[in-house]
Amino acid sequence: MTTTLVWFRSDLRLADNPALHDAVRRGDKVIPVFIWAPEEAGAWVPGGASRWWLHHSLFALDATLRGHGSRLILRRGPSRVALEELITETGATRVVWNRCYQPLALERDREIGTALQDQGIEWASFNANLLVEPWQVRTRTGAPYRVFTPFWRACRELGWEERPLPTVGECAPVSPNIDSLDLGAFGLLPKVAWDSGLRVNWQVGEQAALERLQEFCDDAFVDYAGARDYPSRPGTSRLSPHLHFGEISPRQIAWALMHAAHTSRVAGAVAAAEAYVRELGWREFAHHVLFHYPHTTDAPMDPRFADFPWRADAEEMLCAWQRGRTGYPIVDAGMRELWQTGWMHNRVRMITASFLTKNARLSWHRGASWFWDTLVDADLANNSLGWQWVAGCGADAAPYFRIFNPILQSKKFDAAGAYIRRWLPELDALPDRWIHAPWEAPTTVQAEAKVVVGRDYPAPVLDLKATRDESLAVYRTHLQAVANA
DNA sequence: TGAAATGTTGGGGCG
DNA sequence: ACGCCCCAACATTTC
Repeated sequence: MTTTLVWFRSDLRLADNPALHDAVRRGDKVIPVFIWAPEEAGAWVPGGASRWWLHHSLFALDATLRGHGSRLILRRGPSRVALEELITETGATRVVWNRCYQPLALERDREIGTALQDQGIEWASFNANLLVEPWQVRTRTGAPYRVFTPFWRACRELGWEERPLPTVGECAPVSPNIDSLDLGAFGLLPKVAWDSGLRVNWQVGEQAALERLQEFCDDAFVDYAGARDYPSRPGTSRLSPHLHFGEISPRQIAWALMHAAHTSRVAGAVAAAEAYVRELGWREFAHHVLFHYPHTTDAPMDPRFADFPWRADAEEMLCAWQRGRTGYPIVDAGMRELWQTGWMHNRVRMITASFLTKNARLSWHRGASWFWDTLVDADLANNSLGWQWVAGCGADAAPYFRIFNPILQSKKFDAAGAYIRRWLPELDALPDRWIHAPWEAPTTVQAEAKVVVGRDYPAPVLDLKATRDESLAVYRTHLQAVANA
C-alpha cells in the first residue's frame, strides 16, 4: 500500500479537497501534514490577524481529521526539508498538494517537485482554490487579461460545471510514532491579548465556513446586490477569511449559491447569485493578475507610476489613519472595525483606501501593508489588486480622478449613522444630521452630545477639497510628464 | 465600484 | 397674458 503525504497549505478542509480526495480514493495510507514556513513568504509574512486565524484553523482541521480517524502532523519549515524528513520517517512514496499561486510559493513548489522527482518520489498537485487557474484563459493575442470584464467573460465561457467533491470518509490512522509539533510551538497567537474582538466575531474552521455559507444561501444572498453596499447591514457573506485559508472552496460557494438560486421562489434570485459569483470573479482576476505579473505585490502594475510622488513625510497622517483618528467618522469607523475584528466592509475598504491614497496621497503600499497585518482575510492577490485599483496604478484600475468623498459616501451608504455609531461610540449622541461631519455641528450641539471636536473626537486631519484638488493636479502633472518623457 | 463643475429645462413668482 | 428671472432638478462634461 502506498503511503502518501497530503501536504495542506491553503486548503484547510476535508470537503472538495482534490489532493486529499485523490489519496483517499486510491486507498493510500494518508498522512496529513501542515508545515509552518513563514520565511518562505518573503516580505509578505502572514500578519498578526492571519496568524491568529491560521492557529484556530489548524486546530479545527486537526480535530476534524481526528473525527475521521486520522490527525494532522505539524512541522516547521523549510518545507522541502520537512517533507523529506517525513518521507524518511514514514516511508511515504508519494506527496500530493493543492496548488498555491503566490509567486514565491509557486517557485518553492516547483523546486520541491523537482527534488522529489530526483529522489524517485511521486508527486501530484491539484486545483482546489480557483474556479479557473491563471493559465487557463488568455486573450485572443495570447496575452494575460488586464481588464476584468473580458477576463470574466472568458472564464464563464470556459465553465466550471464540475460538482464539488464530497468530504472524505474514514482515513487510516497515522502511526503514533510520527512526531508532530504542538500547535503552540508555531507561536501564531499574540503575546499580548489583542484578539478578543477576533474571538467574539469569528468562528474559525471548515464547519463554521459551511454554516456561514448555508446561512447566506438560506436568506441573505437574494438581497446581496441591494444590501452589500450598506456597511451596517449584514448584507455580505463574510466568507473571505474562510476562502483565503481554504476552509471552503470557491467551487463549493458558487455551486451552493446557484443551486439555492435555482430552487428559490424569490424573483431575481439567479441574478443575485450571479452578482455574488461575480465577486468571486474578482478574486479569480486578482489571482490571474498576480500570477502573470508577480512584481505587483510591491511595484505598480502600470509602469507610469514607478516614480509617482507619493507623500513620504506624512507619518502622523498614516498613524491617524491606522488608529481611526482622522476626524472623518466613516473612515475612522472602518479602521476601527478593522482593528477590532480583523475585517472591514468592502464599501468602507474603498472609502478608507481612497482617503489614504488620494487625499493623504500616501503610497498604496503603505495601506496594503497595514491591511496585510490586520485583516483576517489578508490575501496577497486580492490585497495587491485592490490597493492598486484604488490608487489608479493597477490592472483595470479606477481612473486617477475617481476620488471618494467620505462625507458623501457616509451620507449615501450609512445615512442613519448606524455603522459609525457601532464603531465610534463616542459619537453616539450626535444627531444624524451631524454624524457624518461632527466638526460642522454647532458647539451647543457638540456640548449637548458630549462630543466636543478636538477634545472627545479628532478634528479632521486634512481638508477634503484642498487635498482633492492637490491630488488631481499631482496625478495629472505626473502622468503628463511621463507621457512626454 | 465618484464627485464637482457646468449646462439645460421647466415651473412658478412677479412686474 | 406675457416676458423675465430664479432656481430646483436633472443631464452632461470634466477631472
